[in-house]
Amino acid sequence: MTQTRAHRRLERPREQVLVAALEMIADQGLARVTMASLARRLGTSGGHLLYYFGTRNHLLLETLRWSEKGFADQRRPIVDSAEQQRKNQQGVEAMLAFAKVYLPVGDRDPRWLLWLELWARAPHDPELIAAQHGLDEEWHADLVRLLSSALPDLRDPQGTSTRLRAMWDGFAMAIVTGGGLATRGQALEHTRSLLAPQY
Amino acid sequence: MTQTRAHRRLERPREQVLVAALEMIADQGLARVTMASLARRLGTSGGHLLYYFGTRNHLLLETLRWSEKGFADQRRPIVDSAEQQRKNQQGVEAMLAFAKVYLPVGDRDPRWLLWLELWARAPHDPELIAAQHGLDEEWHADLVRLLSSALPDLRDPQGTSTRLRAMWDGFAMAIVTGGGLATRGQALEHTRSLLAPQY
DNA sequence: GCGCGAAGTTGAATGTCGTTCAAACTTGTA
DNA sequence: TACAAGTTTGAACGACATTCAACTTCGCGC
Repeated sequence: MTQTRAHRRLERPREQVLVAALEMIADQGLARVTMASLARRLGTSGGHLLYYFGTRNHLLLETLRWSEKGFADQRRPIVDSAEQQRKNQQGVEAMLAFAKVYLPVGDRDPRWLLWLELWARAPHDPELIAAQHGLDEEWHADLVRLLSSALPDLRDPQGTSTRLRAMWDGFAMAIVTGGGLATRGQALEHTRSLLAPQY
Repeated sequence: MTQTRAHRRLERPREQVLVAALEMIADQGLARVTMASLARRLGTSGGHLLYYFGTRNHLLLETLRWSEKGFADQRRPIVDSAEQQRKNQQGVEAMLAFAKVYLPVGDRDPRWLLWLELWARAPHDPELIAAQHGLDEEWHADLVRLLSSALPDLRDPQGTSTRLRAMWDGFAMAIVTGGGLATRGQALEHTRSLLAPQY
């Protein structure tokens, strides 16, 4: 099969490209990841990358998707373990563990730099909007499951998930744009506050 | 004075450029606002715009600043009126009025399209980071004043302001990237929920 | 082995940008 | 009226993403 042959030789190199892209984004910023520079780093040509990915935007979107796949694997055990416990004494702690996966590791977090780029380009672009929805939806589904089991007294898990993710997105942006506007630690503390408000 | 003469002839045309930029952003998107197309619309040349604004990024940043100035005028009466009332029965309503100024009017809101662009470009760029901080700080200061007077029982106005703005940023992004991921009305309802949580 | 079609790969060409800059043009003023 | 300072233009430049025609490699049936 042509498909088989193509894919046999493709899978690994494809990952190599995505890994290299993430690394370059992390230490040089998105703007400096050009077709030419990325190709040079991989010992190939810019035209070749476009042969596989079609456009630079597709390549970056693939990179984000691949990155997100890894984070899906990280959050799943948190959700699963919360669902298996009957009495959940550590509900808020499970939430914080989930938040730690969601939030950027620091400024320069390549995954979040890609998110900011996606947000900026998505308006007026149906394909990017759809991609954004898809990725968001996965987080939402898992977060609702976690909220339902970790904090079963919560009135509206759906709405709380939406509020939490909106706030996390805001903090993630602040963390990743840098300048100390917000830190990961502060974002986690604010998560605690939002979940256990006392006026 | 050279300065005087230059500015006498500059003030109005400068505003015309910013208005035209906002209009073009609203109906064509940021990417299609090029030096050449913006200049053509204004009956001038691309080189001329750069003579005044230095770079495209500066022009866009000026546009955002000028846009924000208008919104500062809109939120001030809300804060002032809340501070003048002793007993604040309508505390939450004042907050929603403030949120209505903060949030985008719809997708295509040019101010928020500029914010998304700023977020995407700010990492690795000290000047943009500083600009972002400055604008954020103004919203924060007014919001803390409003929270202190509109909801005086609130334990931590500073922290609540930070959480609210983070959430609003997240919703604003979702509204402006479009596709119905979030609406202005939903964002306002979530604001109500965050301020008056009941588990 | 051999040949042949399909897939992979390259780098030069193309078009669109933002930006630079030397030249031409205005304006205020002495 | 002349001159210096400020303004305006558009051609030229460099950096891009993207296209594409040519070339190479690969897999497979004979």
